[in-house]
Amino acid sequence: MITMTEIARLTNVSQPTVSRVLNGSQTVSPEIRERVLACAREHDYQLNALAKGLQGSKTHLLGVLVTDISNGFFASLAKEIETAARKNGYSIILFNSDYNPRSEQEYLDVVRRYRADGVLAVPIRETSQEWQEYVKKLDVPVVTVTRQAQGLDSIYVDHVQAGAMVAEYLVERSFQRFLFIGKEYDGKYVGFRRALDERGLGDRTANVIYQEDGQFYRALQGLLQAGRGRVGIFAGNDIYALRALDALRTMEIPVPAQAGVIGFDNTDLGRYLNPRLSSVSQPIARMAQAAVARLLDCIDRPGPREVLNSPFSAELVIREST
Amino acid sequence: MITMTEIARLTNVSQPTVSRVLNGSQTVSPEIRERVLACAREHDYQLNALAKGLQGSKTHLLGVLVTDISNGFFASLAKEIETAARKNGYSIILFNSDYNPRSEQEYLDVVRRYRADGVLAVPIRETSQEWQEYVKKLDVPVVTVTRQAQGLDSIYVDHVQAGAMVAEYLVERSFQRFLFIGKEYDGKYVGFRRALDERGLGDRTANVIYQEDGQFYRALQGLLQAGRGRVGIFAGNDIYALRALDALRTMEIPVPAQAGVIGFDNTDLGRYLNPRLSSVSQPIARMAQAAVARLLDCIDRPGPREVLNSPFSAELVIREST
DNA sequence: TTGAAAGCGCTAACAA
DNA sequence: TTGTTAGCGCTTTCAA
Repeated sequence: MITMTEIARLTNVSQPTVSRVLNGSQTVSPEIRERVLACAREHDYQLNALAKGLQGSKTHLLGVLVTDISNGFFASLAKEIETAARKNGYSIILFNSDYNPRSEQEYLDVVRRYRADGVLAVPIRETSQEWQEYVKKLDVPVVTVTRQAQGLDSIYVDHVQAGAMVAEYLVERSFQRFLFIGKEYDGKYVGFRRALDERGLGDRTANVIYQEDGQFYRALQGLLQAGRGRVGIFAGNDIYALRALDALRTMEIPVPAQAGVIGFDNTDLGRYLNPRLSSVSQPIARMAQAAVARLLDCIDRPGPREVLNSPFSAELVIREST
Repeated sequence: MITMTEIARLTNVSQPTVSRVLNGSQTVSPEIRERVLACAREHDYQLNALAKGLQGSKTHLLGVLVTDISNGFFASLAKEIETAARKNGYSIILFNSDYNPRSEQEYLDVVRRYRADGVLAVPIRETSQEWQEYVKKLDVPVVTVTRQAQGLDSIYVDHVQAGAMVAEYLVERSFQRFLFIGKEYDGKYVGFRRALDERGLGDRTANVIYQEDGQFYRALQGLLQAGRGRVGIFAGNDIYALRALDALRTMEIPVPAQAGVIGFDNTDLGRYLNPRLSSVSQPIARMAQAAVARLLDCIDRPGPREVLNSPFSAELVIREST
């Protein structure tokens, strides 16, 4: 691939002059500019981003870390981030942690190796000590997306609040027993549980960590046998919701008559399911844009600033499943 | 961030010696090795990949270009590629073309700028002149994934053959009229159509390009009114299939009694749909691994070789929707 | 076994 | 307006 030095030789100017032309400096005579540009075009010149980055200026690389890109929600998030970044001349290095903290840490090292200008991350456990430490060690700005990490720039939907909102809604719709599918430490469960407790419904609430179908069946069955009344199931994400719906069908429990299901993320598929899935919608595009904007601002104008804590509001999208 | 030169200063050795130690050279005395390694650990040294790449050796960066990462199939593909690449010490620069050829070309320029060692791509139109040309201009190896590009390394499922397989299956299941959802030039349609033509069923076959729901409803309605007999719908991907299923439900057409739907890609969601979706399964993980292996081989041992044309076989996964 | 020197392609300071 | 020089952090000769 042709270099500036080579172009300089071909056009009889110095290499820095070529640099000036190619970077749009106005202090170059028109004739030289034309000559250099013509030569660059002719040989299909492409800047060597490594050399530019090495030189100390920005690399125009952003690290993007998600837990699982094969989850439609994160795939959409990554897409929106990539689009927003590209608009600003940045490219994306992508990484999947697969919910494995070791992988997560390894990736932050990769980010450092390539001297990425910043990182957008969905941490595995945003509240953990490790995450905070890794981020501190990184000497580039990091914005946490879709999660709230104490003391770090975070752009997210308040999961605790969303969980409470779902609880309220389910109670209103006269569901009488409650099941959350997901991890205990999930903010959604915390808020869900708390709201139910406040209504004296805590003893009618359970949670189950979805690992395999059989286990979920058993948990659901247990709950059903433990008493009577419509069961409201709050799934930690739409994928769990889809599986819950399937389990209910298998068990021949009518939805939403006897059991209702509400998902989280409001991914595209929910609109087309049978029954159509109620879900909690997060403003993916807006969050992605805000995250990229914040990150680029930190990159462009370094220096201390207040920690950004930017909760977006979630929205209940009610369809047929509740 | 600490550099080799800095470590050299701190440990009283020359910078190249630090390089030797950090690269595991055996020609360094144990004491120096220890001293250097200790210092590197202490200061949390990370190689500057830009400097290394600039120096002429490999960048250990792979470009990955997909049409739409928010499609579950490509998300899974990207995930498998990323995993395989990381196992070999490579990182991924990700790009979405969004089916826009301009974006596609722009990305190949980004790949050149960062001096990526190779590219894995799902081209928009693998048969187009432009794609062939862009790839030729790139001076790094490119492997086309999930599509067959003439004259370029390709790892794919034979769409024409898969389409024919679907046609055969639908005929066997006594569907009598046929609809393909997707682009006319799609290999799947070509094979589907041809197989149907060969059976004298061509005049009972139609295709529709899914743009919006209303249009699909009309097309389906048109086909239904045009005659009688069960309609077999072959959707170009599982997302279209999901929508087709939804449309049929809206129109109160029983599935699979009066109309059947078979998707493509066999994404995770199909297993849980109501009715469970029949679909054509592509071996994503195996294709991703083969593609990465081929690409790394081309990178590690440059030089002319025969074009790789590696079709994987698709598999019919039959569930309730047909 | 170690060090000195050169150079990858670029930007930035300074000089002319 | 243009050129000269230096240097980013590394690998790769070549010499000692």
